[in-house]
Amino acid sequence: MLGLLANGPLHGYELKNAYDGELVPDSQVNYGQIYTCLDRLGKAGLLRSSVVRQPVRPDKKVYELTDEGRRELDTWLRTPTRFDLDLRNETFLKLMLARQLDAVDPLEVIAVERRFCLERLHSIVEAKTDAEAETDRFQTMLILDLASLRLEAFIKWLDHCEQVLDQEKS
Amino acid sequence: MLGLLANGPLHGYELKNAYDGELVPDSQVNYGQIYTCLDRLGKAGLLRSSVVRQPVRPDKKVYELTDEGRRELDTWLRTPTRFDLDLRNETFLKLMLARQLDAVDPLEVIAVERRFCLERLHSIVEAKTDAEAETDRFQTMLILDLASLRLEAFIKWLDHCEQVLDQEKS
DNA sequence: GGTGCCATGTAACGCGTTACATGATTAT
DNA sequence: ATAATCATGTAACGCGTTACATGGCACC
Repeated sequence: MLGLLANGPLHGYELKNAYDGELVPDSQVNYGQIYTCLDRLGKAGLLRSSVVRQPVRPDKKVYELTDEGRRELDTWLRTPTRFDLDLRNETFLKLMLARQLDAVDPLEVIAVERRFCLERLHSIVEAKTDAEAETDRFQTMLILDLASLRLEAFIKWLDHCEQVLDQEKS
Repeated sequence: MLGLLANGPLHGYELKNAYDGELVPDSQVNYGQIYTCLDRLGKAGLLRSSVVRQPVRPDKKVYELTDEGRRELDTWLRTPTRFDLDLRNETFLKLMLARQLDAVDPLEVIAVERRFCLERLHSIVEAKTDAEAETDRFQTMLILDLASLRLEAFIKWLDHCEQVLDQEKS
């Protein structure tokens, strides 16, 4: 939100459209979330709003950054994104539980996950060729590139888990 | 929760300890979450509870899977984990906003993120050597392996973003 | 007398998701 | 007529996080 407001004041409706159209590919945020979020940011002192009367169209509420909001945005942009160890990774949990339960073979869990990942990878490659034609292709491509790199890494991890479990067995 | 109960009934306290000790490395779940979760699972019909009176120690409430709970667990274990496109990836948002804002150089954003990732990668390697001594080293190692693969993939993506942004500039 | 283990919970708060409510204008 | 666009919100629900509340026993 702060980032979208940095180039000038906007009202909720425009923010929603800017968010969906320019920033996040394929998104359709609910207005409710936009307005509650703007409310919170206002209470936090990061932006201020003013009502603009329009004779013909409905009145609108224009939001603009405060100095504090501008600072907050700036430090956010300059601060590295935190990286969480994925301690409760769902596949990991399945693997651990299958291992100690012997109702389901952990190697079967891995096989299913890998099959699914490969399918996803395939559909992402397709999505990439489709995306060539789109208007927001820049964003879409980067997101799809990220997704395929993540999938490849995950498949590598599954392979590794398979090895480890095999060793453990013998 | 269902997985932990599959080998036999447990009460909340034991579940918490099993979760923290055997399943998720380094976790310290709040009891509150355990009990509210058990409540929800009970309402969903996946488990049932019975109070066991203990003369000396405080009474305890033992939870066990229902048939439906057992089925649910089984299908969960056999179903591939969903994979989300990370449409609102924080670094991606920073990059897109920096690109259109010209207050912060997107290449600088990438540089900061990469530096941070490399540091994290380094600390994970350290954590791995430390983990050799631990009791739950099996779990910890796999989680750390996942983390380092994820980080490497992310760094690759950052490199790729850099290239794309460079091309766009010229 | 204090620390730690055994054992169960409630309450408050944040935030995301979904659905619902309202009402005017403009284009087909 | 009716669908789309402009414009703003509220309400309900789920779930995670943190903090708080209670009370007995065992061990040092």
